[in-house]
Amino acid sequence: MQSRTPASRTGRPRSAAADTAILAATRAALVELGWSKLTLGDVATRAGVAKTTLYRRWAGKNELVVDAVAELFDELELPDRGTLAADIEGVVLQFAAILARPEAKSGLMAVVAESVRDDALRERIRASIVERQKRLVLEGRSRAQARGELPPEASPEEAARTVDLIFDIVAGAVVHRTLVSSEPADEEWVRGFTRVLLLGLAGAA
Amino acid sequence: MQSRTPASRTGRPRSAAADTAILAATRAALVELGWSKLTLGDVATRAGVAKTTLYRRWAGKNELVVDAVAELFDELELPDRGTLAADIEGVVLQFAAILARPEAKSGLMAVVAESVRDDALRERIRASIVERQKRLVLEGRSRAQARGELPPEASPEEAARTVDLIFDIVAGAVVHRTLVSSEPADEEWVRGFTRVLLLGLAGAA
Amino acid sequence: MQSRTPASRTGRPRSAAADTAILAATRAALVELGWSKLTLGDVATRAGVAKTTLYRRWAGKNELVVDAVAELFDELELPDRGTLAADIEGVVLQFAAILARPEAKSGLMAVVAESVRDDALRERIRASIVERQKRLVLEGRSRAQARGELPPEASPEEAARTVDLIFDIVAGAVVHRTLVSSEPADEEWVRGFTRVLLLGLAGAA
Amino acid sequence: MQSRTPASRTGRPRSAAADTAILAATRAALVELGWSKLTLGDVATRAGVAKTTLYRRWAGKNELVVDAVAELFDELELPDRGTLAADIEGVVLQFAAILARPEAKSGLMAVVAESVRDDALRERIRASIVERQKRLVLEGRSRAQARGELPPEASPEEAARTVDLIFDIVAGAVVHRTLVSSEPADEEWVRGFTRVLLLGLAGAA
DNA sequence: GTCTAATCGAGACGGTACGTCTCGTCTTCAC
DNA sequence: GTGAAGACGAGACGTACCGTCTCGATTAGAC
Repeated sequence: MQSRTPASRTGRPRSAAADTAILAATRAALVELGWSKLTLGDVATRAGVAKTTLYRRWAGKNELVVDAVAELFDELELPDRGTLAADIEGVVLQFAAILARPEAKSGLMAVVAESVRDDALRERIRASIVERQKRLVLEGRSRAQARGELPPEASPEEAARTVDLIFDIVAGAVVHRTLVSSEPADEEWVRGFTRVLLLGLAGAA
Repeated sequence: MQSRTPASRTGRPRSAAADTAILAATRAALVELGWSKLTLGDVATRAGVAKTTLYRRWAGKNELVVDAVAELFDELELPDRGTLAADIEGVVLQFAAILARPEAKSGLMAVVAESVRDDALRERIRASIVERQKRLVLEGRSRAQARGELPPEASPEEAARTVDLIFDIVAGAVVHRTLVSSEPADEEWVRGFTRVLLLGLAGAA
Repeated sequence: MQSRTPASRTGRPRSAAADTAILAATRAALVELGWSKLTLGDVATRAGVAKTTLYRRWAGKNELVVDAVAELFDELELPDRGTLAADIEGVVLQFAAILARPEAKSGLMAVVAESVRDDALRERIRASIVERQKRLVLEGRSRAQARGELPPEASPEEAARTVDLIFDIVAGAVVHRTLVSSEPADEEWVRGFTRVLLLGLAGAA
Repeated sequence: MQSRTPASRTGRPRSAAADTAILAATRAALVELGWSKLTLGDVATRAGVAKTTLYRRWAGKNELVVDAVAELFDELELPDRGTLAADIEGVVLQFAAILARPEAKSGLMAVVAESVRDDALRERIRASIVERQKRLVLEGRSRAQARGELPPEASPEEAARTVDLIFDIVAGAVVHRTLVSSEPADEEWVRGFTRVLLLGLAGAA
């Protein structure tokens, strides 16, 4: 996760339980306090761990929260519902459900905001959250192509570009709906969104 | 903006120049330091103003930054380029250009993150940024309907719902592209995005 | 004491009460905890003052304790008891009484130890404790000379040298008796010490 | 020294070299860093030893430093120079020379200060430093009595009292001169001090 | 031309969290 | 069983900002 188990062979090994406890405590603190009032000292106390232990493993609040939040998204999956529209609706609803949880809401936008001025942090977010979930788009497209709902892509470059675009549209829309508009991304909204995504503004009307 | 000029009639009036200087100093500090390292003491110093003066006018960092960032979006406009696609491309490019500026990048996501746990702040953001710019969607749709590119909406409720949806999709996609994917929302990307928005995934391929 | 009231005319003035409370709290903490367990955070709490207030006025633990202890010695005086021997016994007993107080015991040797590697601290100790109390030696000698118990000194340099020597002998002996030998410098001991000081080893026997 | 070689017969024996290395490292650290910045972790590193090893042999910083410093004073001796005055001058100069070394300066006063609130430490200091060096006073007096410079003492109690008094005066004066007045206890000063000690204030003038 | 009251600058105030340091203990592996 | 290595819980360090407060010194409108 954060340590690459570098070289040390000797000495007391790091407690694996501490990592788990710290990440859980971080999520609990996000729920109770939100990002800006979350303090590492408090997280350490909640986890039953000394501050030093925490700092030995994470560089700071940002890195810790990225790891704590990233775990939330690993439960996403793409169940086969038979049509592209249904597949999209299903995964978007799952994504919306995760984003509706206060620990995700509180933490995610905050670390994205911090990442504006911190390249390493941005890369960490990208690697542990964004790229990790693009698998869903790839799989959905494969299925749709197998069903004949989407044509095969012209070239690998074009394919990659389209995956990125779709991810930006889907993730962006759900995040904006949830956090900025502050309205629930419920079934009705997801249906409307999916119609526009598949058919376009004109076709959806 | 922030003061409702409550009741006082007598006494020394507040300096109007101070407001301007403070907002400008806030943007400058956002550019140099980013959200998390921006301090109100530093903003006050930059603006040549005492901390007291600043706190007399804004409740805190969040409110100040919302006001400082909101001004950036007022320069958006919807030039008539003849077709819906061209109109959309034009305004999305403008939006992307603003979001590319460091003071917007740094500040916007941060206040959105803060707003998760602060209703008043969320309302302030909605009123002074989101709702204010929905005019662009409304105007674009009117023009498209006048040109016959879009059908008239079925009902006022449906119309409002669609405006919100489009705004979430457009703003969300540009923000995600810019801040999370950290890639430029340049002309090529905007063209691809507009095609999907108008024609849908299938139609765009 | 610690601030030379430099130049500032504007701004909120420093609370004079805080100084008093902090020095008193320092002595109380010395009594309860001793030097090595005394923490500035605790002193601040005892004084009902923020840590920042304390650090704004003193550079650290050493300087604070010097000031807190120095005040103890200001109550020393040289009552006229009629003979040089009686005068010496009187002032030595007073000095011993102060040194017997735990706040003096705990603090004094510790700051002297620190001063070994800190020129500014050594100078502060010298100015606010040592030189300040040499007045007692000077006055005692004047009286003894007026009474004819001591001859007038040969030269000013010789006079200064003798004052320093006497101070080293008197202060050193009392400190060593009290802190190192850890025996009380009571009347009997003071009588013996004074006899040696006045008559020498041979004469005293 | 610190271990009473309790009972263990089996297992790997403790390295004797480690003790020597640790005490030497302690003195080196005292010279470089002084008492307050000396850390046991650093001493262990300097000695090429693990912290565990150090804590197995000494209870803490205080005890370690006492042992490290005590060794310095074992080189004191009382050469027979023919007269009491010359003998005193000789040993006082030796004592001053040791006290002038930074490891003694830094460490001695600090442990004395700590001993104010730590009976075991005070006893350790007394046993390994103070009482050990009183032999010098005893021997000096014997010689002086043999030469007829000092009368035989009236009683054993009186004798012990006088030895303690002289030790407090001599050690106290040299320490005060060196550490508090921060002036060298050089030959000239020692001559003046010895004259007062032998003849008294009046006789010395 | 005062009077009056809210403003302004400056900066000290009580707090809180920071990230670092050292403490003395504990846990592992190697000898 | 000792030794080096190093993680551990604990807690103080000195700093930085927070948002409030107390100052004396402007300012402008009301009288």
